[in-house]
Amino acid sequence: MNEKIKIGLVEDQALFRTGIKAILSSWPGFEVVFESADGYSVIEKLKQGAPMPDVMLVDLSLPPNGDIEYTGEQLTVELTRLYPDLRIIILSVHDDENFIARLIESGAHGYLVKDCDPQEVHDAIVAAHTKGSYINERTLRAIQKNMGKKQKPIKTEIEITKREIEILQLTCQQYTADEIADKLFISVKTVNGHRNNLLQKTGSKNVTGLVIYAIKNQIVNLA
Amino acid sequence: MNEKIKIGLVEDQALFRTGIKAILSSWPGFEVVFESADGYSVIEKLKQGAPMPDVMLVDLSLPPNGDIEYTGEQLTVELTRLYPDLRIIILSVHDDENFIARLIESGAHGYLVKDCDPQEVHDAIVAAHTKGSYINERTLRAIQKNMGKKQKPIKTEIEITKREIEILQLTCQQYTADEIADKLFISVKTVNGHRNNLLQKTGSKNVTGLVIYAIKNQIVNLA
DNA sequence: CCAAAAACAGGTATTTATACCTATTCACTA
DNA sequence: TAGTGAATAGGTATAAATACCTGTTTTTGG
Repeated sequence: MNEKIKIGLVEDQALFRTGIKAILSSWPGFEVVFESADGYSVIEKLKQGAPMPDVMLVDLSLPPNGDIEYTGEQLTVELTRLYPDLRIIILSVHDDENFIARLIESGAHGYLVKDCDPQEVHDAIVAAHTKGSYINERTLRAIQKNMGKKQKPIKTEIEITKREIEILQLTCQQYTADEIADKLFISVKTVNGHRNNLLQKTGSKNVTGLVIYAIKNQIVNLA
Repeated sequence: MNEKIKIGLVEDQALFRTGIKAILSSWPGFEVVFESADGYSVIEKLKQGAPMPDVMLVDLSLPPNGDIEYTGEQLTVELTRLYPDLRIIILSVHDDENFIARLIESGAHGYLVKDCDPQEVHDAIVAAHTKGSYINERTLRAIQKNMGKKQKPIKTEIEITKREIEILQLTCQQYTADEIADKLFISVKTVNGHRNNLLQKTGSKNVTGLVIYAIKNQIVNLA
């Protein structure tokens, strides 16, 4: 009577993916029916009739497929929109509260750090499948703190806009404000405006801080 | 007649460690006899009579144990010194040639990037155990380039000095050249001199490039 | 539709960073 | 011991970034 829980894996590192798969397969009641190495191809494969999992484990640090950048966050948003029944559990190396809260807000049904116990993965998958979500203490705290922030009119949260992310990414590619202005067909003044906002929002002193922030928050890829 | 190859795992992420272990255990002829989550405890455990593996898989991004920082590189140096018969295979997310060459020079018998095929891990362990080392094409290229550099009197190689690393680390902490000069009790001119050398050596255009370089080459910690 | 936020653009001024030089001292080593 | 590289320090420029302002247009959400 107990059907197996169908699991999907989205993880770029083949070794880690195989490892997780081996762990999952060693448990009864679990079945890996879907695998992908990048975010973009996930949607493609599912549209083309790939088996639909019950629970999708998504690695956050996804590499771009060709020119198309597709982060774990974008994938989460897209998946929840297209397949509301699909449960999504995020796997990430990041333990930042704002980061966790952001992903949950994007629609994820659970958030696990990559150095967690394998048993927790088991529990998370079962909980996500049967109860709809798996919120551990860490995640709960992150959500609560962030909820609190949203309720207050005080602007303590950092929310970075799309354009700011663009400028940040180009900045990390060693482009000067002038070059970025040329690339985006906007004025240098505007670029500097965005940069100043970024310095404020991230609490950085200079570009150095911006680069560190961008890497920590996976706004840029180190690859 | 075929004894199992005894394998040691040094990897901080429990999930990844379990995954690797599951993969290794699924192959006949392999046996995981040693596990550790950080570099410092490896030496401790071995000294206290933990089973000595034939091949040790070492993750490069090891976390500090308490106050003691122990990188994969340091561990490699120490292990080869204490146990010359032990074969060491590095597991890393970094694909930088200088980085690879540095580790091989430190005594590693093989270097694998974390997104490699599981089969390659298999081959690497076997090769390291039977032939003493596993040098794939990527590693070979890295070594050759670096050897070539060392032989030529031409200054194409990047070798960063201690002082430059200091300046680089402080730069990554958002200190300006002035502040660094104060901290190190040297002239701003000197700091700028070091920075200019760093820009040249790393092929960077500005501090942004330096920060990225520092993170990629683990000269600074993101934690 | 209205209000807020985001993106845009400008000015002025100062601080930092970078480019390109030279030159000295010190430690190591071939 | 002669030579090398590292670390030190200086000068002179220019380029770039940062700090503060002001404002308009466009987009977005309630």
